[in-house]
Amino acid sequence: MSVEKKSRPRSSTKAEQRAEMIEKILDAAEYLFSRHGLYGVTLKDVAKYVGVHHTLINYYFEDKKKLFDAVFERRAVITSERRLRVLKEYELECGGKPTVEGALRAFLDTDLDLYIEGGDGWKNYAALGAQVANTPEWGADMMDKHFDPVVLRLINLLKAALPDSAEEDIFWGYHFVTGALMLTLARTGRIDKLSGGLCKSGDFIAVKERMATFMTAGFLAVCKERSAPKVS
Amino acid sequence: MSVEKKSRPRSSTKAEQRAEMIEKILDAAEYLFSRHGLYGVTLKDVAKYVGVHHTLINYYFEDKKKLFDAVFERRAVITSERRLRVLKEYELECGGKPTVEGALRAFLDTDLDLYIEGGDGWKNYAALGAQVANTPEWGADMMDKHFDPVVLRLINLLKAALPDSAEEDIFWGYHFVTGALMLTLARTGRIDKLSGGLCKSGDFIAVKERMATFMTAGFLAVCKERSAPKVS
DNA sequence: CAACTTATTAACTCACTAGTGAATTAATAA
DNA sequence: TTATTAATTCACTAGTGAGTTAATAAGTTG
Repeated sequence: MSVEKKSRPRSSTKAEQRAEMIEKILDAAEYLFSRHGLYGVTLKDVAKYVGVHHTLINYYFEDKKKLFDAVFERRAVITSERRLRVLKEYELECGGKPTVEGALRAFLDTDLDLYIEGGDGWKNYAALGAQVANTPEWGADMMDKHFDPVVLRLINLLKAALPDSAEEDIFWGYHFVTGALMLTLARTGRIDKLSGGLCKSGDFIAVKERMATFMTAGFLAVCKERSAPKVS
Repeated sequence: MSVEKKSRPRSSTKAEQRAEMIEKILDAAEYLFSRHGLYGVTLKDVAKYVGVHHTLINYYFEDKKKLFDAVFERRAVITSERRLRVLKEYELECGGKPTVEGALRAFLDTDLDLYIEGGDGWKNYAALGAQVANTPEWGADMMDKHFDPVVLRLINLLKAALPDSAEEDIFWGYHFVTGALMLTLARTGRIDKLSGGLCKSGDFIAVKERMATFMTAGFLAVCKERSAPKVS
């Protein structure tokens, strides 16, 4: 019986339990919100999914919106910092001469890898992000808040890679990129049916294989055409 | 006082009133749903917006989901048929030799024109469509139901324009196109802030000027790279 | 104008939601 | 072991949501 009780308690201390429960709630909420949206999920739904009483959600999270924010923030900071780091590395690496493809790969592939390797939690978060990105009211603000630094860094690289192009073209190009990325992350299953099963919604590897190439060509075409417009 | 009462009552017969009210309700619902989503809007919200008692919504529309479907369907059939017609015209016109850009313009520009010229109602519908497209549960089904014919027609044109390419590349390319289009239609305001006001979310003309060019180049790049992979 | 039909509202039901505060149980520390 | 604190549930409250049914108003038709 002369076990623990000393300074450091063994496993499953209260603090640990707390942390675990919070994670469980966040996971459940992440899953449900990603499928039904903020208003399509009740606190009871979340509690039921975790297997606890619904008031426990209020105990850990002030209110519903705070829970939603916490869900989003948990992984947003991770992917944001990760991409920021990779973009910075690329900036150094390219010695002041970035390419469109290099910049896009640092941005896109880094993110896609996370969803490819990260398991279900990350996939659910991705789908949630896709919803938020397409939500006019508060969605854009959430995106701004968490992703502006990364995105502006990418934009600057693209500007450097395309020095003669109009800024608008860069911004619109980026807009197309996010749109395509967000629909990918949403994994709606539409492409599955459309292609008769040939393509799978959740196949981020297939997307990674094509997306940077596709988008790079798009940028180059728009910037070329518009800096030296073609004759009709 | 010897007014009307004759066979044909002047304006505003009951049937007309009915039709007008239904339109008013649909417009209000369209606006609200496009901003807050299906679950973010109550029938009371809609009724209040129109200025009628909330049970009137139940009178005209069986239930909330039916109202939502009616809102979506109203314009979906119009844009769907319109694009189908233009794609068919292009098919004839190109004499069996479609180009990627030609096909994409028939698809994209035709749609964008509608939102450019169609007024607020069409813009709201567009934003609603963007939300639906990114909604996993029932969203993809709604898209399938209304847009499969048009989309498959576009896909066939693209296949004909890129006869040596893998089908998957075409489908993923189309996927990128819709993603970009949907985020455009969502008009979240994000690009406005990001670009410091240089670009405007609702500026579909700017999108139209760039999108087909951008996407065409993307298709060509992916299909070229992958039918004859580059040496690294 | 009387009978009928349609549009609209009022009153109400039933299910459910978020959130509170007290009670209970389990863990931890003195 | 006892007092304290944290985790969890219970019992409620106040409010909202969708939808039903009945009543009323307005319009239409024979």
